[in-house]
Amino acid sequence: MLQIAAIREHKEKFAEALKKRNIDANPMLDKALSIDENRRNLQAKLDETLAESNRLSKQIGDLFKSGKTQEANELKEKTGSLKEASKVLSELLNNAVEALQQVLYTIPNIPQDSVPAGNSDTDNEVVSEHGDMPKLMDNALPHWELAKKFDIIDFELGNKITGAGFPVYKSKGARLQRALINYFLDKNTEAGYTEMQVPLLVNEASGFGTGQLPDKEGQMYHVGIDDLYLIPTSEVPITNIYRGDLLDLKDLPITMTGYTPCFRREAGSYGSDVRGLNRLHQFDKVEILRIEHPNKSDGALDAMVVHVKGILEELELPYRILRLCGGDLGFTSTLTYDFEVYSAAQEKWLEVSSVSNFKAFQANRLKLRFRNGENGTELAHTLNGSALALPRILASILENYQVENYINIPKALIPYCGFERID
RNA sequence: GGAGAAGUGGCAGAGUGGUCGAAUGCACUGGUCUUGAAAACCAGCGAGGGUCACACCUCCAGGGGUUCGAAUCCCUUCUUCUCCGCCA
Repeated sequence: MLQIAAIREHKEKFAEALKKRNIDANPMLDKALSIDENRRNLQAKLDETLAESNRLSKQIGDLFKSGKTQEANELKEKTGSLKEASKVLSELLNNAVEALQQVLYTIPNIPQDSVPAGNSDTDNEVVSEHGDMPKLMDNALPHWELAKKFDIIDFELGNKITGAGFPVYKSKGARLQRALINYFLDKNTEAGYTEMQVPLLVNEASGFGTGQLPDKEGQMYHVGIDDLYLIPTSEVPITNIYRGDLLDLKDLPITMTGYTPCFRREAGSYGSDVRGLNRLHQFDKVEILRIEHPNKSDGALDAMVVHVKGILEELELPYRILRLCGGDLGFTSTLTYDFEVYSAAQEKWLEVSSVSNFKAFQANRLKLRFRNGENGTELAHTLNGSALALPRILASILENYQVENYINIPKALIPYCGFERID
């Protein structure tokens, strides 16, 4: 959520930047500003009446204490109209605050200068490509067939137990998955991220805090009886650890990592996008998160990109880095780099990480602030990224590392797997 | 799930109808002292709204109510603790 004070100051600049998202933000911004003006007027009026009634109450107290009951009772009569007025005003004020909130919820974050304009993922800017394309044998198989051939992932079993998009990992497939989780967590903690284990169900306040609600309500599984949501990413519970907190300057930066399964309804997805492991309703992901001083968040984003690169290079997977265009940029982000690995048998680039700087957008919703060491408090900046999402890494390992009768395990993972090949 | 108790500032902990945004201690910040540090002493020290700045308003778990006036009384939700039950 943007800060209304910032909109007051930079309206033109914001509207200009939001064009990159292909939206004309002027109507929304104007609406927010006019509601805000009204809000402040109402606040001033309400304050006045409350001040007056506070004065009267104090007088009445004094009069009672000095035994002037008669006069006190006379004053009491006067308070009735003030009470009435403040009731009306505070109702109007609440409405205004609510209305402002509603408008602000609909305005996405401001893209940074470096974000290219564009409509869709085809307009994303390829920043760099790394690694060599694997040369597969002629009869190379896509990962869903490899999974069947070596009996390591069973999609039908998942259908039986739950439904499409909930695969069952078996034997070496399960072990490889667990190896990846441990490997990622180790890489992240070595880089200074503190490991967290968090709940997989979150309440509404947490969903609002990180911005999944109200924008993406339909994308989350909702447990109605207890009014809880299954997390679509560990970003939600991990970031919400600090919801409402006021940190000291010296607490920053805060860096965390966590492994969780993630649950996404993925309504509206279809075709080859959802084939095999490409898009699932439940998948594993290891996430890294940072809470940063506003001056440091740009550098932090770069550091996260370098970190993720390091992991992909150690896994020896060909990958490329994209800078998302305005049209593809997430609602809450100011700048996002996507990492895609090449999955050689299906000849597809698969997104395995998305690293974003949210600046103060989430923090404003979260009320996540720090004492800036000068005159007061300031919203912190939040960032997060995948390091990494499991299924597509798994898919590309299976496909890229396949040879005639077995699949090799990347060197870095052998100690974690306890075997060198899947056969 | 049942029965009790409790939720106050970063933490601990006073405060049961007006003088309480809230004692005190710790922590923190600045200063004195010291070669330096510690200790001691002095001063400051919650947040949000609002204002050029003041004034002023709001906040004592969340929501609602009683009252001229609520941290304090009532209702309700949530959370924590103790005991009982159930249980990985």
